[in-house]
Amino acid sequence: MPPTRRPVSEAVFNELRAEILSGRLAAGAALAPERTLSETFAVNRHAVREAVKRLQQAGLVEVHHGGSTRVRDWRATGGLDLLAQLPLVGEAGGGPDVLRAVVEARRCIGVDIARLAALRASPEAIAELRARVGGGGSLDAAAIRYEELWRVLVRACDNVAYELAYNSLMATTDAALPASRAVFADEVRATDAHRELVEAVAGGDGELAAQRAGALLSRSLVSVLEPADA
Amino acid sequence: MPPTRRPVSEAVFNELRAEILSGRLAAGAALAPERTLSETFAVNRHAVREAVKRLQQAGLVEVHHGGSTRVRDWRATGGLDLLAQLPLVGEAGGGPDVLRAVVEARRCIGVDIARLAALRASPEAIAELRARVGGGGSLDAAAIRYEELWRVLVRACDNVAYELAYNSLMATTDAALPASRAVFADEVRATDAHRELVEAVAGGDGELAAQRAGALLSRSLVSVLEPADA
DNA sequence: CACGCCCAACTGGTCCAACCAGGTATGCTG
DNA sequence: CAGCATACCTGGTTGGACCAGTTGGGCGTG
Repeated sequence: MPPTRRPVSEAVFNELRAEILSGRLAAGAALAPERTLSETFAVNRHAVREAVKRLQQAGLVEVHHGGSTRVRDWRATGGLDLLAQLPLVGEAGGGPDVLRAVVEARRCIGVDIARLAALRASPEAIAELRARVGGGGSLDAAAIRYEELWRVLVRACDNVAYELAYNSLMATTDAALPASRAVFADEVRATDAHRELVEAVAGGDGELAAQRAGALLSRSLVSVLEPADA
Repeated sequence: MPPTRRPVSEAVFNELRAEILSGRLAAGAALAPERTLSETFAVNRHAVREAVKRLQQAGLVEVHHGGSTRVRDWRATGGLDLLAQLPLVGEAGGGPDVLRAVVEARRCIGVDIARLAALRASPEAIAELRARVGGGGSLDAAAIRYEELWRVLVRACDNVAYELAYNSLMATTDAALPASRAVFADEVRATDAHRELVEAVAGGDGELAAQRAGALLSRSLVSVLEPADA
């Protein structure tokens, strides 16, 4: 079974993205002309253009009709979606720092999500939350249920920014597997803490929910700061 | 002076994006085939493909070779970058709720940014912060200086997730101009509060910095919750 | 009649070749 | 030397052809 043919334009995209995110193509530098790139990668110019369109959409380059395509300073202009692509570049900017950043940010907005959810959650949402605490199963099964729990919380707090930010952060941890699995294991297994959080939300006590969410999410923060031994 | 020719693929992209974000193209629905789209929009199929590539990169659609291109549930899978594009669709999902969500999220991560910056800021960063407090000038000039101040704070706290999230949030407020200008006016003008925040960061007192940042950022939260009169 | 396989007709992916349109640098002209 | 016309480089768009997976219906077999 052939290992799934990858689109040519995707290969070009990945290559150029790695060049930019790793810093080999510095901010402000000009990308090679499309015709040159198509020659370099031995692909058609359309494939190059599709790759460049994706780079443009990702905020990594800016294209000027007539002029050259230039690399943007992604740390100053890139959106949170970039985060998921950083673990893929081993060198500068990537690596464990990304995972720490994600856990730190997740804890911060998670606390506020819990607080808002306590104030805004509907009875239906609370029922859905209760259905997702506890229960046995493997670590992976628990992780899936736990992630669903947070997704319900995020929707309950009725803030589209948190909802999308949560998606971006989760996409990043998914991209950083299996390292992220180990980091979150302790948090995922803390079933009692899940239940207490949900009950605080159900009780409508925002501060208590925030406090309990903070304690829960801090578990992963601890484990990402002190690298686990083998 | 002709109003700046917009690329054809961008027009197609905007059209399809609006269809999806507004819900007229529901999640799970199939996009029309590329050949049909190119006929509908009266453009070449390559232009359609470039537009679809951007939709794909934005997480709005998933493409299957041989099968049809389908609309994704952007609330469940889209990244924070989408936020900046929501104000553009007037109907469902867009509008003032987006601005409220941004201000809410900004306050949340802003507090943590201030706290971390107090713990991690270098002397050089503190000097840069002090250079960006106070001073006269127009509201716009003050807004620019104030935004730079936050950018320095974000960099100081050494968290790439916060840095990119901040970019996404700012891109959203920029897209929502001029409504966002009115919302942030009070916060921008609070020069004394800026100075106090910076001094708390300079003093390395994380909790004090967090408290002051919370007070400062809450100003905009208040003004977005009670719509200003004309 | 029921089941299963195969092929035809879709879908997206890639290529070639040419030309349009905006920007820049060259170099000629005054 | 200053200023402008132009050739050439850049990305933007088009047309058409063909490759490569998917799907579903029709045909043959049991």
